[in-house]
Amino acid sequence: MYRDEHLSIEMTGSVEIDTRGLTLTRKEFELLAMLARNAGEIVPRNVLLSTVWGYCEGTRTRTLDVHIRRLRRKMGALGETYIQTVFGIGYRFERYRAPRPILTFSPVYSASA
Amino acid sequence: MYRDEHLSIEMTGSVEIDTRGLTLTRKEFELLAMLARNAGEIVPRNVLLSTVWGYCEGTRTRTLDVHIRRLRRKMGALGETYIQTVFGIGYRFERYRAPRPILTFSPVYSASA
DNA sequence: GCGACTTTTACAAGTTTTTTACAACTTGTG
DNA sequence: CACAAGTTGTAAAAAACTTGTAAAAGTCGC
Repeated sequence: MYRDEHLSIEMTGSVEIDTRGLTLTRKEFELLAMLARNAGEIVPRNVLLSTVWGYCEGTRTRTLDVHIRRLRRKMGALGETYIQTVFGIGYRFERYRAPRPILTFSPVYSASA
Repeated sequence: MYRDEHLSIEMTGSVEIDTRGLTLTRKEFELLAMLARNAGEIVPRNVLLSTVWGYCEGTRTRTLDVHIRRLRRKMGALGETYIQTVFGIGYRFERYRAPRPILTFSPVYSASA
């Protein structure tokens, strides 16, 4: 369902990060799945609350925040990287991007390429 | 049908654990068989209740739990090892894994291998 | 009816989810 | 910049839910 260098999320509910299996609860998994399905896009709070929780618009609750926190924590060092908060709107799952080496010269292509 | 170092489950209904024969009732056997057929996978409660019992979705009953318990008990020390509960979802039959010795050296392969 | 098996009941124990309360942060305005 | 208003982070308590367990009650075939 989602897979990159560090993280894999299976539809079956199993999640691995850096070969370490995460044990997520149902809600935690559904939340992560919802975000990952929309990787790169902002998912507004009210959308998460309605799809994952079935809450209707305008329900005042901190449940979402608490679940986000627990997800991030279980994901360890990469938690904040994968799950970004978009102030005043919602959250966004960001795909892992391998850090590029910083080029001090403009790249030169070898003849073999 | 299933066989490992400690446990064997025959389609005929006979089950042995560490050379000791278990006498399971029909429901107990069907439940174990259903789990073992899906070894390594989570089998949700409602799937077990519908395939083994023929109950339709949403039936509230503790029968499954009681049968799981009796199975585990009859299996003795390995009961909890083989039959794992996945909270909020169902149960999973886990294959026996021989404990690996901890390597203090990196393994060296002999010429005979 | 008896015996073996299955299901229900009732409560204990364990796990997850939600709420609460407050701290920390972001944003807009003068 | 300082402030206020609103939003999110966090820890811990409370509530809700799920599973474990023992024992009683129910079912079925002989």
